[in-house]
Amino acid sequence: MKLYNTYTNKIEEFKPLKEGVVTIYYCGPTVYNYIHIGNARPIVFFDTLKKYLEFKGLKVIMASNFTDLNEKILNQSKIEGISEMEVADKYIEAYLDNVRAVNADDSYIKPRVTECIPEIIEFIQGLIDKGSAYESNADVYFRVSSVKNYGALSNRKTDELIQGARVEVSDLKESGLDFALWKKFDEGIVYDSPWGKGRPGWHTECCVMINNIFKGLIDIHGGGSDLVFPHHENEIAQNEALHHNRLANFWVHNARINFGDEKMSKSLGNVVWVKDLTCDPRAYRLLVLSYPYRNIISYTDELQLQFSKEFEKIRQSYTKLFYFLDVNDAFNKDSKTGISSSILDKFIEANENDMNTPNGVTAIYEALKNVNQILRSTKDKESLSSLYNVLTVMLHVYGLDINLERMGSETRLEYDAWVNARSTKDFEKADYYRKVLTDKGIEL
RNA sequence: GGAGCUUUAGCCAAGCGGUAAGGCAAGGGACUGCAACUCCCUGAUCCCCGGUUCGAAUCCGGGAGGCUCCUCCA
Repeated sequence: MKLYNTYTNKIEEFKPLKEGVVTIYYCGPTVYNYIHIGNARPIVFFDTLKKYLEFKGLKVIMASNFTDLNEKILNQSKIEGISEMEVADKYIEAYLDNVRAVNADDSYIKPRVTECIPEIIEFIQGLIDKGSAYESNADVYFRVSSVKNYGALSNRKTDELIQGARVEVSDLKESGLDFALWKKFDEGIVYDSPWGKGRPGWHTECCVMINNIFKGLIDIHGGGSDLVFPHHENEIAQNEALHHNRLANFWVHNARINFGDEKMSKSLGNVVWVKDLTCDPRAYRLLVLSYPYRNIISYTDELQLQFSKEFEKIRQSYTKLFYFLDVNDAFNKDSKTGISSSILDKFIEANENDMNTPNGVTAIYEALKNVNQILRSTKDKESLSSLYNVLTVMLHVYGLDINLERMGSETRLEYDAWVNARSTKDFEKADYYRKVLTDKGIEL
């Protein structure tokens, strides 16, 4: 399949480093608050990517970290009057609730910063030993001039960065470009190190975690596009210095979600929290996947409403199809027709093309349209069954699973009674049974 | 100042050199015991100007909008 690689700025043919296995890491949250719908975009995207790769028969090993040590967490602990660890635990739990809410697989590997301090210290010491880092007044900084390709990921030149007035100037650093690996700290949770008590810098943790978990170059490193610089650039610099590789073969970044035309931010008061979404979270997921992952989405309530309606249509048609097959005992896993396989081909083609999920969604619509047409005309069971099969697969890959259970014998009798009542035009009775059935969640 | 992205019907959006997917909204029809759903029909020459080509929304050059990043930020 093809994927856009931020490192080369090109769409490239993606091949796993090891045949049959794909390793993915994407930057997770700093757990000091709830997440908003923009924060959830990478969750949805990388979950979808994972499910698609699995659909292709690949084994996917995915990891995403929790930054559970950070000044924001310390601040939040003061606001809430609880410890830093309690803050972190609370928002990790909330985050995972949201992961499950958007129907993403939560079984990925979840390293926490506080669980890899010894390895981080070791990593930093390794950089010092190689001359790529230096201690300065109990802080440790990375010496950017020690690596050649700094700026390769984000297309920046070091001399331009130095000229830019926005690089922080500090007496502690040899160069404005240098960034902190370890910071002297004496409040809240602190750790002993060869350089005194302190905390690790943000950019080191991901490197260390990746090395811990995957032991070397991984296939895909992901995250939001605003992490490209400096975070991911700095990760690469550190890893190049110590391990002589760029950490990941493919760097994949998703674009942000704006609220209308504005950046979603607390100060503007336009944040939409995942936990407060009033729509079916799968409708949010449908919205996200209806856009190319590298395009900014301008979210509005109206837009979400549109996709809520759309998801409801998907749900209804799929449900109707399911019960039709159920009643007629026409499920057949082997069903295959020209139309269903051609739709599946389109779906695959879309995803092969740099995860073009908008076109994948279109394939789902096409399948549903066929279902509706057949249901109101020939009711051909073979076609319906085959469409059901491909729909189920496509919906699963996009995390839009609609889980239904087959009717039990009692329900089946009620269903027959409803059909009978309708045919004898006993509408009172028909309405009664319809209500019985809809109360059980069965859409007719 | 630097880097990247983007401009397609009322709105959202695909398209990656061969003659404009899909969705929403709107209008017209059909189906229907009721309700919901569903089905059919109706719409754009692609920001502007040049160029390359038998042929361009698609490639190149120029111009004009919009956005993002360069600072903690998914």
